[in-house]
Amino acid sequence: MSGQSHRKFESMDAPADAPRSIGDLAVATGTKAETIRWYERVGLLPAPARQGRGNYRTYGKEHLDRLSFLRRARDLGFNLEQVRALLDLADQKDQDCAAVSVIARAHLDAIERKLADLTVLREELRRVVGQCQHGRIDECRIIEALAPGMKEARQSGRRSARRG
Amino acid sequence: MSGQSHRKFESMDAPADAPRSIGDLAVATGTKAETIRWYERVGLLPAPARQGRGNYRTYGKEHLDRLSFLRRARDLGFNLEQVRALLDLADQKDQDCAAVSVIARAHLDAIERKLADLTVLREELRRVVGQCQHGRIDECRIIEALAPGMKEARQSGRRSARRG
DNA sequence: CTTGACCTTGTAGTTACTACAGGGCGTATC
DNA sequence: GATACGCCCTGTAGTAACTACAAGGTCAAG
Ligand SMILES: [Zn+2]
Ligand SMILES: [Zn+2]
Ligand SMILES: [Zn+2]
Ligand SMILES: [Zn+2]
Repeated sequence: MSGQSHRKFESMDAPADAPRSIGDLAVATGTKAETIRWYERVGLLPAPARQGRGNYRTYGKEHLDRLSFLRRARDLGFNLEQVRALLDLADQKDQDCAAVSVIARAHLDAIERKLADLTVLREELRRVVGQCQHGRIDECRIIEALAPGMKEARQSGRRSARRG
Repeated sequence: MSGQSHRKFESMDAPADAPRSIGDLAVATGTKAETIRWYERVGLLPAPARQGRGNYRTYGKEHLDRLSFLRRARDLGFNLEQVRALLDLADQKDQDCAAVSVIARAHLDAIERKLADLTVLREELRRVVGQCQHGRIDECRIIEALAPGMKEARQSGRRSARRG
């Protein structure tokens, strides 16, 4: 599973929570080393010890767990502000989980709004794309649909929202 | 419709293609003045004449048309690289519109992929959110779902794509 | 001793804008 | 005339979440 040969923190019995290099952690979590360092810089991962002669970062199981949590939350589309809040909450084990639920539901709502927006957009685009008859550009319905009033305004004054 | 009183390029008969200030163009297209200047800087809008004493930009109908086209394309989700290509194509009136169609279809495909991804995400999030029983955080199913292996690995090794 | 994989730091680039800061111009009002 | 107000100008920096170098240090193997 993990690297052999000349990897730094390779212990022979490999107790699964043995110290890891940043490269090991990267492989284990599917995260680039640069991203892991960046998470550290912005305070999402605690700075690990530096043990080797070469000032290398040395990670333990707590880092692996925290980074795995972070990445899974990112995969679910939570932004880093939300992830930060979730990580903080996950540490307060005896608190009520209401705040967790609030964050997750807010994110779900946002996704549903985005889905609704995209669905509208898809229909509009399908209509536009479907009208192209593949002729000259000055007769192309796609271009016409984008140029309201360049020949004649064909559509009523609709106006979509764009990020807001 | 447009400004009265002390607006700069206000003509009394207002022939609809009269020169406009950047503010007029902003109102007419629902674009902030800063954004219009930025489109100029990155070459999406031609630099207009500067006629007034105050070095102010003076726009004509061609700018209004081009900016309207641009904004409508943006509202449909085309990115600026695509908009740039579409604007270039729209000027070549006697060419075949195949390239236009290619761009539009590629964008539609991208939207459909995004929709598919988001739909999967929504289902996953709904499942996660729906399992929270509102108790203590160390029993919360949302936190558990985010922390694979922190107690026990519950899910099989799936891995989503994220921007790629 | 050299090679090569790995690590370190720091900086700049990506997308499509948005938000100032600091100042000029033109009209209206006191 | 002085002041206020609204619009315009340039230029810089910030946003989200990384990614891509550049320039160099360390370590084990051949
Ligand atoms: Zn992932
Ligand atoms: Zn066509
Ligand atoms: Zn719009
Ligand atoms: Zn819960």
